[in-house]
Amino acid sequence: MRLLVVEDDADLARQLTERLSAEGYAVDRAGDGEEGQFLGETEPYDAVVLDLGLPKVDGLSVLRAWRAAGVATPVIILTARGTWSEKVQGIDAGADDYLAKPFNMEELLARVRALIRRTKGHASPEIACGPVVLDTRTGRVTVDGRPVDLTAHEHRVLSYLMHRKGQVVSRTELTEHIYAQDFDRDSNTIEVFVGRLRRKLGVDVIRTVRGLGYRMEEA
Amino acid sequence: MRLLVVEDDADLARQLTERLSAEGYAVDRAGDGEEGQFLGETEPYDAVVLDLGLPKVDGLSVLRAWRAAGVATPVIILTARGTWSEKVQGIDAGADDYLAKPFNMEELLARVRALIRRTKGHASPEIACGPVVLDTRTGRVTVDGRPVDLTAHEHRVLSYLMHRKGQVVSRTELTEHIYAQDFDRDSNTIEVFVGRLRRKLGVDVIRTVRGLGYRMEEA
DNA sequence: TTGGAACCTGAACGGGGGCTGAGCCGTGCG
DNA sequence: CGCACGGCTCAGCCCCCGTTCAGGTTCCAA
Repeated sequence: MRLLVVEDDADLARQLTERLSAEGYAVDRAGDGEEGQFLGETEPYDAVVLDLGLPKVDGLSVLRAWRAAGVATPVIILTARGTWSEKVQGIDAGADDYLAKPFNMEELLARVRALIRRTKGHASPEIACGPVVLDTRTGRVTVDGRPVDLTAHEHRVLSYLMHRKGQVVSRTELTEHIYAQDFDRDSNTIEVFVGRLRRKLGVDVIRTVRGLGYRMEEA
Repeated sequence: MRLLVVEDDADLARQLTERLSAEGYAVDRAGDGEEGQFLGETEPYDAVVLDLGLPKVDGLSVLRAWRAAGVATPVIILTARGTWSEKVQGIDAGADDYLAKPFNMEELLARVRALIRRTKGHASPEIACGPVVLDTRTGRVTVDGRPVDLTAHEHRVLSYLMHRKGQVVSRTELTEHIYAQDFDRDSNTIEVFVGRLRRKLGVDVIRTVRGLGYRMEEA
């Protein structure tokens, strides 16, 4: 999953990026509203963490601009403590969740997970494809209840496929959601990861749709 | 389904063509308004993605020319950010949808899908012909709920037939909508695909109308 | 009934998309 | 410093898929 963090406070931004990366997300960062708005309109993020107090263009304007432009990416806004009016405005402007600063990092992580899950259309925190089960809270993957060890990138690939199970996911789409901003287009890394996943999982749940991409089997 | 992309920015044009092809469309590209207008009037596209800022002839003129010439192909226009007047003029000129640049690729894909569905007269994202069901979002085909594996070209043929269910579709029409610009006319590939489809589907829903073409049964 | 046109189908083939094993490189850790 | 490991690249192989062709079957007109 690929995230955008729009935060001007360098310290907080670093903390967020590090922690979210450690959780296995591909994270892009924007330091002001202008950059944030541009990235949010251009790149296909799975969720955005948006601070409301920003240089150049403030967060609310960014959010409104996105929604006006039809960008439906789920957004969590960060507001200074106690500024209730901001929260309300944020929700009105199309935010999906909000968090008051200073916030608890674990809570943010939980909310991000839940948000991505909801917007991909999964009610439960566990996603299952046949015997393969992904627990979105712990990030743990099991096959028939038996845990499977995956590397960071293997996990990202599988996780994205499972969140979109039943649909064909093209190689380019996978690449875009798995790597942060700079990535190489001409390479077969995706195929390599899929190959390793298939071997590690030991079950035939990742179907290749020749010429189009990959699809996780529904049942 | 066959699409036309009219876009002068080489980078963006390549991105669009690649992605749309990966989604299973046959894509033609025009680099300026003149070429675009010609192709749009000549070839039978199922949808057009039209940039408004173009060399030689600008997008709005192209669109007006098409509509004046009776070309009813659905058109999505791409406008530079914030130029509201262009959007309004675009709609007035006969555009069916518009998107502000920079745009989100996933959103464009969704709009293209929806547009094609609407113009072929289907309200729901699922099209059914008896036991055969096509989900236009996932591209999945089922017979009596049982999924059927199709190759890319088989899928295109079936998809086009189903979008025009109940109507007779000639071999040449099929060929034109399934292949991009350069294709061979003298060949029996269509017959082969129809044959394979009939076998894979296992149901008699594709009727041949001797001398005219094929028809998907309504009920 | 017969001939021919339209259509179907099985087999074969050639190219290219996809898979994989091996090896390289950078990084983190003992 | 060296080792292990994860990420990435590359080359070669395999096999799927699109296409063609030949021969068979069905339909229609005369």
